[in-house]
Amino acid sequence: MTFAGSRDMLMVGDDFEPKKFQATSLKRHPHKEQGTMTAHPENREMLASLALALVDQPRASLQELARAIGVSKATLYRFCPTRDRLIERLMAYGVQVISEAIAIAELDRDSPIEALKRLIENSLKHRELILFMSNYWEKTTAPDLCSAADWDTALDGFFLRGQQQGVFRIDIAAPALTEIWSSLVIGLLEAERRGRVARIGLTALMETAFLNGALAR
Amino acid sequence: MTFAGSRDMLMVGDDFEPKKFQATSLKRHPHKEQGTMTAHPENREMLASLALALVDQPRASLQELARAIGVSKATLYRFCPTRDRLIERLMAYGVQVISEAIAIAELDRDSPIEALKRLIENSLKHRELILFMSNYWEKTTAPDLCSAADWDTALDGFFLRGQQQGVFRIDIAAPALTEIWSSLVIGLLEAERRGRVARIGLTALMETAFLNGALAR
DNA sequence: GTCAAATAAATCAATATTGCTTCATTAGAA
DNA sequence: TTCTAATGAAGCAATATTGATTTATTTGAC
Repeated sequence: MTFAGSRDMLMVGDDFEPKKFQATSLKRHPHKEQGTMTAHPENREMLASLALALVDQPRASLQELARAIGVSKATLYRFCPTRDRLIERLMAYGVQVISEAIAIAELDRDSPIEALKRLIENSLKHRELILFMSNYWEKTTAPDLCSAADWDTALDGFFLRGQQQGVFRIDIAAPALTEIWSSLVIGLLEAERRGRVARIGLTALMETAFLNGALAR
Repeated sequence: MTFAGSRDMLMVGDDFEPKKFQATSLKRHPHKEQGTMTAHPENREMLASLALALVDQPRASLQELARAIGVSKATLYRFCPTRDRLIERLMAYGVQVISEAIAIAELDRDSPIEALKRLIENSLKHRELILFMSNYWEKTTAPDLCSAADWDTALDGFFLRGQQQGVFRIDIAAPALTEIWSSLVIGLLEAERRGRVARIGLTALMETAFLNGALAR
């Protein structure tokens, strides 16, 4: 079930774990945000924590957000002066990361099944961003990003090819397969976050659930 | 894909459709909210619209919320004076409605497959509330509701019985089946909301996706 | 230890939101 | 029509949030 209450297993920067982020050389010039395309490694965990915090508490004030990731309000401010900017930044970063994950998966190479496995593996490395994007996508005015993120197209095409090869069933339209797929990825990631499913078997679980379904054979 | 942008198909009270809600006999006493257990029919669509609006724009001010459902700030205030109260009310209403839906499904009766079909049918009647609850459950302090809403338990038990009868596969734990199931329901409801899948075949789609998976047979 | 960079804490004006009220207008039933 | 309940619009004080700054403290490299 999706609504359930235990606490975050995946949480990176919660109240109990006030990690110290080393916002890389932001210096004294708050508005000189470095290009999102080259997020410094030290900032990545901050971005990841922020993504999770924003998913958990969409209505949190910046003060609360800062607390949630174990950082002072001022540091968060220097990292990103306004909430809008922060969300833009996270979104841009997420788009970049996920697009890359899809690209690396080489969905065209060998069997669709193998390609799908690679896609899972690559996706699971960015749980926080996936959850963030699944929650904030529609609420974001991302003019330039929208075009960049035609994952729907990419995945629809992938599933269509799989259907043409006789691998995927054809009584479900390719876009619907895409939706089923992403529902499972996102839903099970959230389930993992709530401790309802183990992190260990997650890849296999997604695979089986998506490919074979729940019926005994 | 879950992140995608077209507009709400299922939207009840959007900007373009400023339905006039007849908040039933709230009279001049804003704080005399009638018991949530007996939500008047006229209020139900307001609750449904509010649920959707809150899902779409969690950070909307009450003013914006009112606009979103085509109602004045004052009317929303009379319907529910504070945001917390509103969310409590929606949550209580949702818990009641969903619990009822599960009860009506009679998960114990005849074959698990048939029971599952009934569960889908009953659930789809409350799309808005399901989406609302899936978004707000963890963020809500619902002391009394938590106990009332042991759907996890109910569904876990259902799937376990199905496994014992040899219907559901046993290499996936029952709670994981519950999570897969709810992931599909919620994810595909959102996909429908975004216009990615048609409303018509939704029941069959969920059923096939969950039971049989994506592989061709 | 010293020094510089990064951060936390506190402050503050500007702005937004909230909770609540008043009043004019509208919609609906008698 | 007439009367009344319900609504919409506007306004208002209390409060919260934001965006920005200043100062003190901590951290880490050297």
